[in-house]
Amino acid sequence: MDSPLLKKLMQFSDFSSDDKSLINALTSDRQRLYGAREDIVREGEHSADIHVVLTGLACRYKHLEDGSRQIMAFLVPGDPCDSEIFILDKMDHSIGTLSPSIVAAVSGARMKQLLLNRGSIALAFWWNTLQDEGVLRERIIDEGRRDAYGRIGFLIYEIFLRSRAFGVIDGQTFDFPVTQVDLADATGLTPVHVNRMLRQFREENLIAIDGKTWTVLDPQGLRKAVGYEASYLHLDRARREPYSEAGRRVSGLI
Amino acid sequence: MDSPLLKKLMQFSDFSSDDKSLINALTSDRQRLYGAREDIVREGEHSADIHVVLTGLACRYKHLEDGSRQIMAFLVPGDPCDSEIFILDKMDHSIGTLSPSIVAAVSGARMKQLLLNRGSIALAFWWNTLQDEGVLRERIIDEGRRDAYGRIGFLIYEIFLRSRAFGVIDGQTFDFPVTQVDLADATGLTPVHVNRMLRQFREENLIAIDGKTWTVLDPQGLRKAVGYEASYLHLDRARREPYSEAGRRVSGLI
DNA sequence: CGATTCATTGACCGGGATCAAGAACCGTGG
DNA sequence: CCACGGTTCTTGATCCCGGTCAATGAATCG
Repeated sequence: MDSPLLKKLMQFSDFSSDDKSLINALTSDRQRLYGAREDIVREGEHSADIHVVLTGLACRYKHLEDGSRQIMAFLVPGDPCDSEIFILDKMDHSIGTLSPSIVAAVSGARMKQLLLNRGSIALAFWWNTLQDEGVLRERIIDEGRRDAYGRIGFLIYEIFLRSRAFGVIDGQTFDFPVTQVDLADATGLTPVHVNRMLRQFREENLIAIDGKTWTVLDPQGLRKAVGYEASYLHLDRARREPYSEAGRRVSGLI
Repeated sequence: MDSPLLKKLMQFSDFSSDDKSLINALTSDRQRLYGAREDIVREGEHSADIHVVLTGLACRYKHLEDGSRQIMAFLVPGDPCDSEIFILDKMDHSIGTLSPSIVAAVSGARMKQLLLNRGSIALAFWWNTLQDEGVLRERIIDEGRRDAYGRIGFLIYEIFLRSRAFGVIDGQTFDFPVTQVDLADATGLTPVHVNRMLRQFREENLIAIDGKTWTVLDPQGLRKAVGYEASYLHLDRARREPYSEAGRRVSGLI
């Protein structure tokens, strides 16, 4: 049975069965169940381990001096959390769960040894990070250039696609265990305004929310409404494409 | 003579002299001089090469459907531009110069072959990307939680630090060949408001601008004014100190 | 020198923040 | 089962930061 980590990395490379076993072995022991809203790694800490989310939903976040919080990324099964330990003495942000999650710890030393000897796997980890970078860049565009309606809708649509990619639930319904405060922290808006935008999406019959269960009633409509550009996810580009979402592009000059 | 790329990667690893030669060789031929405001890679293109900035200043940017532009990152000497070619059919954003720059092209196939055989080098490239990610995360915080004054000041201070790290000019004066429109595109503000903020910084005697030459008159004051938190740069953390003339440290971030 | 880009400043407007107050929804213990 | 205290959600009223529109210099360039 392929681990979520292997599934993720297989987006990028064909692995030998040797490689596959090695990757699977990484997260096979030292698994731990975290509750909802528990920290996996905290800012300022240094851990000798890298953590990998196997089930559930987690996020990267940071508390600022003024008490506000910024969520910088959501982490889904297969995502390594804190590869930064290789280059940093201390984490410059925290990782916390949003829902109960199983997380594996991998010794940094072991990982490093593996990557030094297996260029193929090192390459896959690099490429995975490159993909993450794409998501971060899209978030920058999101915050820099979209209005509140677009930002919220964009976020919903992205989570919808990623959830579907993991087959979390079928069809248009998926689990998204966040509060409106979390959404505000992720989009740079206030909770009050998040609420207003959600109401609008509901009134437009684009989405429905029941507790932590969300439904995208009209995927195409939502996509249009927020001008979603899926190409950056490259779900249709990865060698083995788990799910496809046709991308459009625009090009231009400076 | 170490290439900018090698200098950058040496932040992360000790290399054998073999490795060093291999890295230096990557960017030693196929160098090309670009003028100011020229595209190195354009969104939608697929190139078989990876480009590495050797001198000058470049940026990642993207045009949106509505015609606006977002600058997502600045690229300084030693930065690989488009490693994404390994995982994407087409670039999802463009890379363009801001000042005249020398850029080297590296065959993707050659690079891949090298990384497969040299885990140590593959690891360094991965870590370099991890560092870039940290910078992107900081930008997300910037856009999500800071006001216009803080954003502009933050950007100036960051460029100031990085320029000093590269020893571009001495003391508090450095070259920053951007227009106010560029700054607006990088911060998600309008050019008009950028201008107002710059005026404010000038009136507070924190900075002076003469053409493309900027001076931070009061580094501590600027830092205080914008609540700069340098820790994410980890200038004091990087394993080694490649630019180790006293007091100077590292490298290309943003 | 026109012509084009870039910087600057003023007047006005609007999206989203802020403040405030209920309402609905918990998990907990009696 | 209900009573409760604490989150979370919801909605209205008001304010202000930064966007928009517009006009004028200033600098750069064929």
